[in-house]
Formats: sequence, C-alpha cells, structure tokens
Amino acid sequence: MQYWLVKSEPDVYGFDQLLKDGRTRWDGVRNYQARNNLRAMKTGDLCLFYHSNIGLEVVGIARVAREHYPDPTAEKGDWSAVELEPLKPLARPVPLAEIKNNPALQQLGLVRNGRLSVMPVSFDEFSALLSLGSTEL
DNA sequence: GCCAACGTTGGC
DNA sequence: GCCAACGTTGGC
Repeated sequence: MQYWLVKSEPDVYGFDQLLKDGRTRWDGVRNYQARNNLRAMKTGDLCLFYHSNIGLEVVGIARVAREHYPDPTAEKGDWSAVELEPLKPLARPVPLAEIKNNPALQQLGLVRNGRLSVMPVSFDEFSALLSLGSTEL
C-alpha cells in the first residue's frame, strides 16, 4: 500500500465533484515526474486530495480505482491516466499554512516542490495529515 | 496581479 | 551538452 497526494483546482474539479461523480478519470497530467508517479499507483492506494489556487487545503481522501492506462486526452506524447474514487472527506480540512508550520511535514513534496501535481506521501506523513484532519480511515 | 520556482525548448 | 529564453504553475 502506497500513499499519494494529488492536486486539483477546485473550480476545475474539486473533491465535492468527485463525491458527486463517484469515480473519475485523473487525466491531463503533462509533467514527467507526475506521470511517473501516476504509473506507480496501485489499485487500492490512497490519495490525499488537495485544493490548489483556491482553498489551499487538503480536503479529502480518494482511492485508486484503476491503474494507469494511456491518457485519452493526450493527442501526442506518452501520457497516462488513472481512475480515482472518493473514500471520505476530511472532518477538518488541513490548510497549507498549517502543513508548512508542522516540523514533521517539511519533507512533503507539497512543501518542497510547490508545482508537482502528483506526489508520493510517506505513511508517517499520511498519518500526520489524517490526524490534523481529525479523520480516521 | 505579481513573481518565484521549475520545466521545457531550441540555438549554438 | 550547455544555457538563455520562454511558458506554466501556484502561493501570496
């Protein structure tokens, strides 16, 4: 079991929309590092869902429902998509500012490289974020 | 709206 | 293969 963090702008596709849809294709990634992370995802892996640009907080947990396959939205190039389904929202969203102030979370990709949209999260980091979010699995 | 950080492109 | 120029992302 691996843990991940994915970013989305909530005015484009937010966690509420994922709850409504029940499942979605995670496509449009056009960054090699993020793509390679998508390819490493296994069915059942858990993803923290972060709202970038608006909100700036971790809002929910999703689960990998389908492993990577060629991204149908890519007209050229070697890109991948996965499918995600919602697990549950966080009881309390965790703001980026709080993450940045937490010594245990300084290694998080979100803090170290603000531009990466799909990143691995260690079990300890995942646990710490759930705890900050007053949420249990 | 600005700008820093990062990735990509293309000339040499 | 280097590096300058440019584009994009995303926090502030």
